[in-house]
Amino acid sequence: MKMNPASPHDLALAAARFAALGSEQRLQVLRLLVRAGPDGLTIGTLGDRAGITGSTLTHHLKLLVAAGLVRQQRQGRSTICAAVSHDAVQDLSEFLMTECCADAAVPCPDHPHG
Amino acid sequence: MKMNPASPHDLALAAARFAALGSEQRLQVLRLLVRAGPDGLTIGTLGDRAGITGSTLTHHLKLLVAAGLVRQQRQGRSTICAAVSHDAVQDLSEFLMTECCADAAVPCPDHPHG
DNA sequence: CGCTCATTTCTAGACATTTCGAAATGAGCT
DNA sequence: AGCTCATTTCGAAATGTCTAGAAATGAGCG
Repeated sequence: MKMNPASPHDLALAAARFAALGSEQRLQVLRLLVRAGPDGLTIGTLGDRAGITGSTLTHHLKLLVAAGLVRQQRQGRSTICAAVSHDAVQDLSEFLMTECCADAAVPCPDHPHG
Repeated sequence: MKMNPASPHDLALAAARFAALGSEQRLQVLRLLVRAGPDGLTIGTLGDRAGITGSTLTHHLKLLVAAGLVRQQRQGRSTICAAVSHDAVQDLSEFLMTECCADAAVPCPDHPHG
């Protein structure tokens, strides 16, 4: 049984997802995919635009896919990558904020959230 | 001249900020601080609750502070830590989404954002 | 099947992170 | 100053990440 990958309530999963975003190259790759929209890009194009060699790119994409931030799909000889969810990062934000001020003496003073 | 640390339009800075969140221990620390609210926690208490030794905690906190996610302030013999901004992560999300679908043939089809 | 293109796996060196104990520093207190 | 508590720095070992070249795999095509 697996949890919805878009809403990680598991510390390790959330950390893995943040870590996947915590590399300049992967962040650039993901941004290229976000820019490209739902049609995505082939790995080759992605590598050209980002200036990353094939094997390195494969390595990074594996992390992004495992983190649930990118989906892949073979189309002929190429593999097409696309950014997964447009709320993926916002969901991570929720993971941090859901219990905001739960331990505080005064509950949630001056910062609106909700 | 420096950019507002809550809104990184710089790839390296955004990646560093994500990376700061991409560790189970640091994420746990930050969540404890978010729970604690604006009053924050001393490093000692933080270490007790998270089960992390002093020197390790100092190391992680340095990263979180450098990323602009935690602020520190000495109070007597203790150092008090508090989560910085409640939009910090949302700002990171913006960094990713601002140019959403900019390169797409069809602009922004079925995913609302704004 | 043999050829070619696109991607992946393998391997490896370089570099960074993580973690912690021991020693050093800073801050209050008497 | 001397004492004590809280935090930081130092040193070091273990582990993990990053990067890429070379070889292997998969997919279409004639």
